[in-house]
Amino acid sequence: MANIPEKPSLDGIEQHWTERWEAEGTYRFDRTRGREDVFAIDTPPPTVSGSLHMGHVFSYTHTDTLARYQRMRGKAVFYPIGWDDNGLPTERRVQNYYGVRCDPTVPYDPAFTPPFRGDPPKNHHAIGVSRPNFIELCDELVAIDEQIFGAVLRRLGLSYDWTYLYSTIHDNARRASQRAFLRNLARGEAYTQEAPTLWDVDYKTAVAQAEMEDREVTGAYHKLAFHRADGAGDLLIDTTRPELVPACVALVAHPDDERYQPLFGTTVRTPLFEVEVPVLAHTLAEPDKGTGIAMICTFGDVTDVTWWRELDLPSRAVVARDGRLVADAPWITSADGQSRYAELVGLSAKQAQRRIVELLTASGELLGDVRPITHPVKFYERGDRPLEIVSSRQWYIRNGGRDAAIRAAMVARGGELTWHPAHMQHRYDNWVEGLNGDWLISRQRFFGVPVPVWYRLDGDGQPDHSAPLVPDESRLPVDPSTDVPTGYTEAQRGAPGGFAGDPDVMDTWATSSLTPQIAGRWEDDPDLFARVFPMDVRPQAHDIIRTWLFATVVRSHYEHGCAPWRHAAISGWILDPDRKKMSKSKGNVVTPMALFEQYGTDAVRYWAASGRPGVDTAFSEEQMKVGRKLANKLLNVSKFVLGFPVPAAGGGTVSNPLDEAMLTRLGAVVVEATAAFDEFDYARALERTEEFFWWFCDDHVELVKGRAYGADESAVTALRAALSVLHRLLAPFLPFTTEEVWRWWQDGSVHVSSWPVAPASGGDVAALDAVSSVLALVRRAKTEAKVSQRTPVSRCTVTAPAELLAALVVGTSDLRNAGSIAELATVEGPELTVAVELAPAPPAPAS
RNA sequence: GGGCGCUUAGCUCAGUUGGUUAGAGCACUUCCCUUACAAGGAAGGGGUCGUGGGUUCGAGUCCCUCAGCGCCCACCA
Repeated sequence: MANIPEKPSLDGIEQHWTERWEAEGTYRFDRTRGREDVFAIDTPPPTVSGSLHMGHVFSYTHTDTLARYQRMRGKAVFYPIGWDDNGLPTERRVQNYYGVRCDPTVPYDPAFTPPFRGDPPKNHHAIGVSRPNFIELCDELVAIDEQIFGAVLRRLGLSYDWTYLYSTIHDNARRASQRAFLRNLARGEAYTQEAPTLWDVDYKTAVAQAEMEDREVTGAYHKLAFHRADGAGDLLIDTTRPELVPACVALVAHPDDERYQPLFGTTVRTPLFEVEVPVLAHTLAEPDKGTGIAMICTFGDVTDVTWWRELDLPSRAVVARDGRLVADAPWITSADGQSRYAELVGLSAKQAQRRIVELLTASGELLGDVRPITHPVKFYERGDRPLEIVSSRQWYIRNGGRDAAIRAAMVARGGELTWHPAHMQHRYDNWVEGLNGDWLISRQRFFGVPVPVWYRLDGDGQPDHSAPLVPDESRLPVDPSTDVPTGYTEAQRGAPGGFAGDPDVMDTWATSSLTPQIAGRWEDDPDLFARVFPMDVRPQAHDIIRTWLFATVVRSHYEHGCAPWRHAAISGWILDPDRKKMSKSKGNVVTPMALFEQYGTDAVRYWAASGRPGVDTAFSEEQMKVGRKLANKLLNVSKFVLGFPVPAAGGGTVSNPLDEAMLTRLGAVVVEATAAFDEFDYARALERTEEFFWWFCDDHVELVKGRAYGADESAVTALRAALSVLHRLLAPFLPFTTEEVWRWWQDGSVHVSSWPVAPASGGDVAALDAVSSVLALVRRAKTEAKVSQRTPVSRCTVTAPAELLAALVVGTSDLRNAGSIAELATVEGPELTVAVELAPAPPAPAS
């Protein structure tokens, strides 16, 4: 049986067991099992254009411990992994890697080879390639990146079933994404609309509310004079965006503001451009901000959009999609106004501001000094310049941002989930209740899932957006830029009376919001889907509750009428040892692979699993060293216990009260660890197990060693029973080490063994405690005497209350063995003390 | 402005319905080559549990106040 190495080692166990698990199909999902026997996990697909960092290691380990626990509980664990290789991050990486950019006007070149593969020189000017060529490069590069990612995830010991690997850009994901969209469209949940949209002028794409973030930037207040139409003087307004004066459509003050009440309904002329605009009242205007009266422009910020909509104002957009001022502002009618505007045409917003300030200064309409301030401004989270608001046609999915009933339904769906930790639900509620618009899903980009519709063109070649042409689901996925709607021919593309494909792709969240459907092969494999959906858990980080989690709830709500999972397990972030979020720019990022090699995977997993659910956790190599110690200890104690002859075929009997008590104590640990895992609290399960494990090694094994050497049946049987339980309790955390030691004496993988049940209770826990206390005092006496623990004790006198002395009786011989005590005497007394007479030590060396 | 979380030893953190003298690991100090393990072991010092109140026989734990730190959301003229 036992095949125990002379000198057990952790070296190389990762590769060895990874290969064995792969060969043996240890983590293969058993798809014959019914939904009630399945534990399904909606794993976050990593963005392959980035790199795997310690944050992935951290949260992926958490999920893996849960998966391993559930597998040992007898569940068929559906634990697929996918790649999020779709969208803007991939485009950007391809541009940088190959030195190309996508130019849809360039024709496809089947023989194209990129100028570089990795690291183009800094002065290289990106060459334009066709959209199909660009997408081929995307496919090529993600395949390379995915190889590297796969190697890291396997090395981390994640128990995925790789046969269910998915990718958000491949056909099945595109099909699912387009199908879900078309069903949203058919039910009226998706719609297209021309509307003011948050816009990134560098990426030249619309951006969703969820992808927007505030940044503190410098700006300045400018006090401008608007001229009353009745000639009775000027109205002063403060603005940080004077370049938008040509886009001004009204002034607005609070209806209760007595300073401006007489002016409501009158008009003023704008500075420089002499456009007549009304003075209006709206409750969003704040009397104590600036001069209490604001200029409404189309569009300076989201409040402008509200005013524009609610006050039914005209649209006078001056900022174009490239962030520059448009060529024509026909609403400016005065000759002076026109000539001034002509100076601004083509300038960026920043340049225009500089010029307009000069013009205002010259005209005397800029009053007082420009007052610099810093203020929060909205940016696309990946962008470098402030977002503009431009009017454009986009696709939306209703998410409650414009409808209280839908919003309430989404909040209720969130409430159906069990959140771990519970307080993370507040973030969800907070976000959903604060939505101020529907979910914008279209993007003016290339590498993504196309919006799967076409538009009829009228006799003038103008598209009819009110009734899109949609493909039959059996045709999916489609690319409207190359596929033709049913009933049309390619020759009719772009021709009057013909059709035009929707030019946009869907945002990456519009596809990744369907990970349960994609991973579960919704509609492509209905049998599988029925066994895994709704899933048991979505593990993810807290920063994407508002995006990924919420979007997934929205899609599931509409398509399936239920929440997509039962639990949301939210992990924290990794902070560097200074408690700041780890970031590349600070140069404090360590690569996972280097740590696996230095400490061993199980040690790194131990650090990760020590981080409690949802709690931001410091990166700590010290913790990894502790994990390494734990793994080493497990090897050694296993070798020690298994080194004793097996007491009896079919198992011996545990009869000693101390042995029974140890198992009783272990039973309590099993109960606690099990309860903790059922609550998704892997960290507590580990902590309790570990605490017992060290006690077991340091105290119990030391105590019963003597009997074990003497082949005492009870001692060895109990040690082996405890070892079996410990191997399994630790298996979710230290999958490699536990597998290594388990296979020394058991058939098959520990990872498909059954989760331990509490050993039968019994024994004499009081005796075990009493013996432990006395042994600790004997050890202390030896330490204080500065002698080896092995030093013989000629006589040991234990003074203690009668009760304690009575408890000690069953452990007397173990105690004498463990303490090397020749003679043990007991005396009744008020409290526990131990007097030790050491056998004469050999003379110490002179130094 | 609204919300959430945190504050316990030098550091990182446990402390579940209130209940002996508040725990662990790391770090620090001392000792020990001892035949499972020196990549080890035995032991030690170190805390008025953020502030101020309250409830209670009893509060790290429950209630209120305040402060500091972190995060989410809103505001952005």
